[in-house]
Parts: sequence; structure tokens; C-alpha cells
Amino acid sequence: MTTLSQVAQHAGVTSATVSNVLRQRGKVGEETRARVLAAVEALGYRPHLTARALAEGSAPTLALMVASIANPFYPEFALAAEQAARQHGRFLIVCNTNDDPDIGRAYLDQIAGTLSDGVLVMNAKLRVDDLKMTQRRGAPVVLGMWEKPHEPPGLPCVAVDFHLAGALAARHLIALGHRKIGILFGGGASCIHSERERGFHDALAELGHSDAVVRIMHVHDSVEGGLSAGAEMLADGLVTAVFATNDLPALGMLHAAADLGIKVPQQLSVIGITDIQSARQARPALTTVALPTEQAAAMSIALLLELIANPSLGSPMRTAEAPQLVVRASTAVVPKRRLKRRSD
Amino acid sequence: MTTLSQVAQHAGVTSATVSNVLRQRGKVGEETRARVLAAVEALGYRPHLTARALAEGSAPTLALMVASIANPFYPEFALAAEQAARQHGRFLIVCNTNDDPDIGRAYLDQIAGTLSDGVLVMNAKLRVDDLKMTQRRGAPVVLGMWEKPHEPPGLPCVAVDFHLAGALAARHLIALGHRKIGILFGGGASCIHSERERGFHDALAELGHSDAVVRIMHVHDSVEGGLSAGAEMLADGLVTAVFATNDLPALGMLHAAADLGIKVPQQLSVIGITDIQSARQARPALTTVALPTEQAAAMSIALLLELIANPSLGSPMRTAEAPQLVVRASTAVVPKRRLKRRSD
DNA sequence: GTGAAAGCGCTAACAT
DNA sequence: ATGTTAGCGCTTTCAC
Repeated sequence: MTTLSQVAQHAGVTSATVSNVLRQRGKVGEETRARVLAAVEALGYRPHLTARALAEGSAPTLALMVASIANPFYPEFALAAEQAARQHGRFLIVCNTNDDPDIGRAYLDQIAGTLSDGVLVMNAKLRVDDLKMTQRRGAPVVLGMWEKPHEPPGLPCVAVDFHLAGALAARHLIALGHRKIGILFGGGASCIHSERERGFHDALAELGHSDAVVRIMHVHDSVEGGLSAGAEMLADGLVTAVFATNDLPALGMLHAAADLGIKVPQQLSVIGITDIQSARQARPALTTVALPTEQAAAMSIALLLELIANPSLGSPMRTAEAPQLVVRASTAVVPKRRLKRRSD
Repeated sequence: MTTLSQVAQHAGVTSATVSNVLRQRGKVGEETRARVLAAVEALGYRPHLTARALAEGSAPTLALMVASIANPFYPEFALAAEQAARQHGRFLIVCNTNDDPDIGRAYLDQIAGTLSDGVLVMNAKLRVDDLKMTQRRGAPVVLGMWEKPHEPPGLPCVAVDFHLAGALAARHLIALGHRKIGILFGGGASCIHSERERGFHDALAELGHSDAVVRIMHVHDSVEGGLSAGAEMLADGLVTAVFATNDLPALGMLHAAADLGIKVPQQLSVIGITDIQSARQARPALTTVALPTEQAAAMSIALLLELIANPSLGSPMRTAEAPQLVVRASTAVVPKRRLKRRSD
């Protein structure tokens, strides 16, 4: 390993000078500068980021807390977050909490404020107390996707209008004539998905179709969850459309329909929320409400960096662009039979 | 932030003693020990990992270099790697190189040996020279999945027998009676996939069916790549089975078949390699050759840690368990018609 | 058993 | 324009 002072020695100057030329700080003589640069080159010097961090009192990394990077939603967010961090000269440490608040806390305890300057949370399964305590220790925390733009969480966050996302799904289904709708409610009772479901119901009410929801099932937020619940929901042939609060169960529903020989979208419409990669790739391609995932990731990193630079900012809430309906091949107008049946 | 010396002061001892009780090192008096622990508790002290790293001359993080964490293959590997690292008290920095050797080099330059003690590479798009130089600087490098167990790469690695993976696919297809086989060759010409393809061909030769491959197409290693190539490959209805060197194009092929109204597996068999999550979830579920992804990740981390502890180990190669054929719903015996046609 | 002191590699005043 | 001098928070000999 080559150190600053070795470079200094080689260049016949002192390490402070080397530091200065490397960080373009104080004015350094043109000739000295060249000599230093040559020494850096000759010795293959690379700054020791850990030492620099200690001296500067700040770390070059940010922590990203997710339930599991293997969940198909996170990688897209993580990629965008890492790129954004990278552009600001920061590295990203990925922390999988496995939805266990204790693992999350252990992570926060260890790295927040020591190894990482800030924490980006994309996982609701962390205790708010732990997050606040992390903040108090001096490491900013931002919530990567807060579901209620109109109800700040008391922590810095980037809000995404999940209520609207649900509403968009409802309007789409109603516009297609669906009046017998099933809901696949993912991710546990008191979670982020409830806002989506509320948006769905509210839109239904606005449109005068509050009674259109004929089935609601809570499912594990996964393809498998949607698959098993789907088989049950589809059994009696009542519903003509299914709204899943997330793409994964929606995809599972697609499979359930296929297994039962039910044609999508001819006999059944399916809509999800998020627009993950596999939604585009599914057969039929999934109609869904796209979330501004990448934008939210980039905004989160930007906010985090601002908070690190200026901790007195409080708990600002930034709002990402609105979710957007993406119509693909899994939704269509309600089959005639169903429309008739409804009128009796 | 609470520092060691603050704790020391609070406990009426010196920081060396606090350090000792915290790291269970030198013998500390039972009574002092209790007092220190109480102070730690009272002040909410957490060790500053960066400072510790600098003092110890080693970092608590490992770097994982991947092309893109958003590629469906990497998250599973990354999760396993992070868990393994975690169990050894290490954190994982994820570096997306976007298949750009220059980005990879920039990463290596910056973090290897300073922020991270070692580098796990899951991406062939890094220059070997850069990796060797990283090693020379004192940061061990391990290749997460080396494709040739019988040809060590000159760098520490965990080998997975990709030749066998290809062979297993071939034997399966031949056993089912397929004699008109198309190959979707993913990931660029001189890449990791060539070993799989070679394994496929070698097995064919062994079985006396070298002429069974009637189409070979190079495709982008993605669902889209398989989809577009698939449409073309299937156009004339010649092939009865398709071997894709990776699951992603295999999945794309499934879609291409669906789009053309070709039934899988009744009219067409499709087999991939890897066994990513979506292979299980596809309809029909994809027959594939499962790679020991998680084991390779865990072994890679273990090897990396060994090398960090003992740099004089050289370039050991560990071999992960053999790939395994996983028969699901996308392959079946060749349709009769095809068998007949072959005999004319 | 506990303390004193040096130092990890770098930064940032402050001198000169 | 360059050098001197303190640290950053922790670990680790080496004395006592």
C-alpha cells in the first residue's frame, strides 16, 4: 500500500501538499503540482478511503435497508439508488433485514453514523423508534417510498401516491365494465398496501360502484401467494376482474387463471401495481399501475445527501411523480355474459 | 456520538481498558468490567467501525461486483453472499459495473484495499489485469462462478461445472427423443456461456447425435433476447426442442412459442440453465439445469475471508456441487410427427 | 489488571 | 505556496 507520505517523500514535499493537490484545495505551485502528480502515478497511489473518512468525520457509504434484495421489486430500486449514490461519490451497502426488525436494528446500530453517513429505508419492517434513534445519533434516515403524500410520517421521505395508484386501477377496471371484482391484498394487514386498497375503494365509491368488490383475500406478497389465493378466488367464476395490490400476486393470479383454463383477458382481467420487470415479460403482459421506482430511488439518495450536508433540514417530504396506468394485455372489457348476469 | 474515551471517563478507567472489555481481550477485573459495561449501556456507546478499521488496518466490508443487480440472476446470489458475509461480521457493498470494464476498474481502484478488504466478482466483464493489480495491492479477489472446474483461471475462484450443466440439458433432450434442436446462445461470443454450449455439444457427440443441433442463434441474455430470437427460430416449425444457455432467453422462448400458438411442451420443449426464481414461476414452469447459486455465493465469501486472513494461500479453486437437472413442465417427449419426419 | 503512548492514513487549521 | 501540527476514534504493545 502506498501512503500519502510516501508520495510526499517521493515528490520531495510534505503530505499536506500532496493532499492539497489531490483535493484541488489550497493553491499549489504548478511545478510542485506536476511533481506530485508524477509521484502519485509512479507509486500507484490510491487514497485510503477509510482513513479519509475518519479524518473528515464522515463516511463514503450509504446504507440501503431492504427486506430482501431477492424480492423482485428491490433490485430495480437498488440499482437506481446505487447509480445515484455513485454519481455523488458514494458507495452503497445493501442490508437485507429479512423483514425482521431486530436484524434491522442491529444493522442500524452497527453502521449508521460509523460506516455509513445515512440510511435509505425501503422496508417498512423497521421500528420507527429505531429509526428516530438512528437520526438522533446523527445519521439521517430517509424513507424511500412513503405511501401517503398527504400525511408526512415525521421522518424525511419520498412520497409516492399509492392512493392514486389504487384509484387508477379501479377506474380502469370500472371503465372496462367490470362490476364483479376480486382484490388480492398483499403484504400483511397494516402495511403499505392498505393505502392502495383504500385508493381503489375510494375511486369505486366516487364512481358509484362501491359494491363492485365481491371478494377480498389477503395474500402473501409473492407470485405463489397470488397463485394459491387465485385458485380459490376463481373457483366459482364470479369475478370478472382481479385487482392485486402488487404485481407479484397479480402474476400469480395470471398463473392461477391459466391453470384453470380461464383466458386472460377474454374471461378475466387482472391488474397489479408497480410495474416490475416481469410484469412486462409475463404472458399475457400485465396491465399495471407503474410506480416511479427509479425516480423515487434517485430522489431518496438526493434527499439523504442533503440531510447529511445539512442536518437541520428537519423531516422534509418530497413527492415523486404520480403513478401511471400502463395498459397491457391482461385487461379487457368485461365479457358480455357477466354484464348480463349483473343486470338480473 | 459517544466515543471510547467518553465511556472510559464515565467508568473511571482508560480507553484501553474499555477496548479490552469490549473485545474480550486481555483480562479485566470483574468489577471494572461491570462498571465499563454499565457505562457503555448508559451512554449508548457504539464502536466507530471506520475508526476501528483504520486502527486494525482492515475494513469491515466486502465488495460484490456484478453487471447489474437488476439482472434477475444476481439478486439471489447477492442475497446469499450478504447473508454469508453478515455471519462473519462483514458488510457488503454492491457495485454495478453495467458490464463496463472501466466502471469496474474505477470501483476496484477506489474501494479495494481501502474501503473493502476483498472483492467478490460475479461479472466476467472485468479485465483480468485489473483484478491481478487489485490483488497485488493487497485486496484478495475471488471469482464467484468460474465455469471450468478443470481449468483454474489463475485467480481464486469457486468453480461450477457449466460443461456438465450443458451436458445434462443435452441428455435430457435426447432422452426425450428430440433430434431437431435449436440453441439460444446467450451472453456474447467468448463468454461464460460457451462452456455450457460446449457441454451440450460434447454430450450430443457422446450420444451419437452431433447432428441434432439444427439451429444456433446468438441472443442477448434476456427475456427479450429469447423472445425475438425465438420467433425467428420457431418460424419454420423445424425444431422440436430449444436449449437456451440461460433461463432468461429460455423464458423468452416460452413467450415466443405462446405468441405463435405453439404449445409447450406438447409441440415444443424448452430447457434453460440456472433455475432462477422466475423459472419456477413461469407457465409452463421451466425445465432447467439448476446451478448451485447460493452455495457458490457462500463458498465465495468463505474463500474471500480465508484469503484475507491468509494472503499466502495463492489462487485456490473450490468446486461447488454439481448442477442438477430440474424437470418441470416445459419439456416432454418429442411429438410423433417429428420423429417420423426425421426418419425420411 | 490497568494505564500511557504511539500510530493507522488522512485532513485541516494555522504557521511560515 | 508549502510545511507544521493536531487530531479523527480506535487498537495495541509495553510499562507499571
